[in-house]
Amino acid sequence: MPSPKKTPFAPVRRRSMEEELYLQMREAILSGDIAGGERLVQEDIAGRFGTSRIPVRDALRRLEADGLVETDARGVYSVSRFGVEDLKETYSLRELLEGHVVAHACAQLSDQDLNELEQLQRDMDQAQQDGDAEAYVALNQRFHRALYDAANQPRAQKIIMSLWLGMPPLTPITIENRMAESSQEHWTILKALRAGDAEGAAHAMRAHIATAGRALLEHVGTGGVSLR
Amino acid sequence: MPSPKKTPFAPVRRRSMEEELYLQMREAILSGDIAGGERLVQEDIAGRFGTSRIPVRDALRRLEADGLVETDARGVYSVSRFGVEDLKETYSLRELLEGHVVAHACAQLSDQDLNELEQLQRDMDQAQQDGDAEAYVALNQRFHRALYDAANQPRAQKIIMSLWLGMPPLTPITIENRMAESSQEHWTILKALRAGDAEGAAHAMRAHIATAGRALLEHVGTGGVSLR
DNA sequence: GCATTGTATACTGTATACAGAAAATGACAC
DNA sequence: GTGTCATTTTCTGTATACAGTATACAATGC
Repeated sequence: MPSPKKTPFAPVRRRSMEEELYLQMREAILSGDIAGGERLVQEDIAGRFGTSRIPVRDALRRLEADGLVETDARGVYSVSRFGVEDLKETYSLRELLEGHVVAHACAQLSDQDLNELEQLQRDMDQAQQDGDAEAYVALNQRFHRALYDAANQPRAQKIIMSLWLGMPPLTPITIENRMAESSQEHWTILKALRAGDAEGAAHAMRAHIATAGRALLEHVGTGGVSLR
Repeated sequence: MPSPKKTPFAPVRRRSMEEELYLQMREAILSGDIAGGERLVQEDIAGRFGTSRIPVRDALRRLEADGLVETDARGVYSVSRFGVEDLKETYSLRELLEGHVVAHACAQLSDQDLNELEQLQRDMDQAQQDGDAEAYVALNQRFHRALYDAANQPRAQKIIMSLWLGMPPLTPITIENRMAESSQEHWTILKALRAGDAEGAAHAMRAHIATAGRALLEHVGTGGVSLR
């Protein structure tokens, strides 16, 4: 009998124009292709993408809810700036929330889940040895996300995701120098989870994120990257 | 010299149709006038308010971002349900975040600010003695908000506000029996802030919210109110 | 009876068109 | 040069109209 878990075709949501615009503009903002403070005129964008203003407006409003875009009193849209203070706040909130969620995940994780997380981590160890930073970053995301998925705290997870998304993608810049350290921290978290030590896992996660944040700040401080 | 912090007139944005609809629908959902699960058809609502579908759509999308409204795969909107689990998660996040923000506020608060907060609290004490629950609730909101305003943590504050708004307005139901207790908790927080004890203030705030949450849960558990 | 296919309906997404408000421009007086 | 006022431009918000897709239901074949 074939595995009942996987259907041959995954259900797919039609991707609307608005969705397409949202994703592309988000990417452009986060990557820095559009500079902070730059004005976003609906008609211009619509023309550039060959659509009408309506889906552009929808996308802009969603970006506004994400905090990536602002509007002035008149309603004119522009890209939000992101400075060192924003970076600090984002990381301190991530520390708080991701620690909290991991503690909740602890009780929910099955042995099966833990095995999968450990496998992910072993793959990361491999990527680290290969010096494959790109693969490492991707796996790292999957690791964190899988962990939070298990916690069954939808609001917290949504907030965490929005914190991730609100920040320029700086992680790849510093992760290169931190792969070994990062992996060690992950193993500390996993060990606590395996032992059923929720508070220990939360503590390890907070430390993990704090360390990553400090590395980033230092990098930014020394002019390694510019924010928005 | 008057306090330079407060401008005499707050900048005001023209209230668009969308804003109006957003506020009214939010109110209707939070108050329970529209039941959880109920379908929200754009054209119906537009007809009821005498507008076209566009501002209705805008308002629905914003409510969706707030988590008050959901859409299925087809795009049909309906009111999100809010159960005991949601209540628990909301309160545990409030505990976490509001504690965090208070700790940050501690360093920022001027003597002037503290005086104002204490005055607010004295007004609440008065409302309590008068048995004026309505005034108490209003002052209580101002107290918390003023405190968080001082922290200068815009992201955290936004998240806290969205947690407040995502919940049916249950506070007034339980506050009546808790005014004295609540005031005492507030004074504990204020005392810690006055002493510059950030961690103590955070701890007191967490305890304050945890207590309020427990009271609510108990009330809900005994069938005192229905959620959505 | 049941399964399958056609057809109407009920929604939303998007395009186009218009209205209105703020900002930019330019003419003019001093 | 500087300030004031009228005019144009620029930009968004909203209305209307159309297109497309998923559901419900009736019609058809077996």
